[in-house]
Amino acid sequence: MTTPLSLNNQLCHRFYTLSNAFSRAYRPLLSQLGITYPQYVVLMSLWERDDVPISELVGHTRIDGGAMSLILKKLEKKGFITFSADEKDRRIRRVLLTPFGHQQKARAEGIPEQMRCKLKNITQAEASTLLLLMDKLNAELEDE
Amino acid sequence: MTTPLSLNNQLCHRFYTLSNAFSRAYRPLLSQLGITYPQYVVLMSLWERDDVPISELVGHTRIDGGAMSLILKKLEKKGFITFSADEKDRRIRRVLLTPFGHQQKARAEGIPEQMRCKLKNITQAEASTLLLLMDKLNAELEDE
DNA sequence: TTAATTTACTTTGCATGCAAAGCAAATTAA
DNA sequence: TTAATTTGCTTTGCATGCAAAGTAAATTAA
Repeated sequence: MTTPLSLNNQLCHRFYTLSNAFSRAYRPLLSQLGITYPQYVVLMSLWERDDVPISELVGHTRIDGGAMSLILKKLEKKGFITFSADEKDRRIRRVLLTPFGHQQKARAEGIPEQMRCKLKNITQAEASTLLLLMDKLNAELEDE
Repeated sequence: MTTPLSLNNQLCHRFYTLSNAFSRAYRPLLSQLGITYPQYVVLMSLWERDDVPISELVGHTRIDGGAMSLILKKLEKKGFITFSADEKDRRIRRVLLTPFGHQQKARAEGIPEQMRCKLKNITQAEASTLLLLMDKLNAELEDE
């Protein structure tokens, strides 16, 4: 049996490593769109459904609220999004895709496939297993 | 079938989310030692084997070299480590644990168990499956 | 209604992750 | 040997992740 403190036996270090590896792997694909991975996550959420309060984006993407403010500011500056004030509750800012922001979805549509190409040897079954187990892990870590 | 761009079907977003979740989960445990998660990773590596060149730490922990410089500087300031110059190659700085740094290993030894408590419902088999699949993913993303 | 509290965000400060530039020592090439 | 290149690390600049403080608007309490 190995030491409990051994790096090689810990899940957390795998997640640390793989999260960074994915971010690196996406970088060349996303640079064509001029965005970073977290910005891509926000856009994916908006391409599914836009004209949403910032709080909904935070919930769906799991990106921290403070970070979200800065990310949205950059996406606005790059022309992907605009804001509108909620008429009923003026504390709420709604996020909208611009026409340009909508157009970029078409350019991004090839990205998932390109990423799958980088993971040729991962079977669909393995990916499903991973999704399932990670959702379970997530649920465990959430409610604390 | 769901859109390829859907956030809910992508592995990458799970890793992003879980890596952050683990980091958050460790924070209260590590605050007693006065360190962050990446600093903990470096210390775990050193507790396994110290008096190593910085390059070896970078390789073992997978922490970026630039970040490593800053992390080591902080661990030095906190009294965990010191440096020594390699006598044969003066470009190399070797990292050593201080007596204090060694002592802290005992305090850290309970951390893995505390973390497992936060993951009660994950079986040993599931953890093993995850480790295996993540190593496979890592190998895929590495050689690019 | 007025004060206290809550809610939705933004701002700030600190710690990375990472690309890129810089530096000094070691190694190669000419 | 001297110049060019490589290697091991540090520094810098930009983009988060996150805790904490700050702000304005909405809701509750008194």
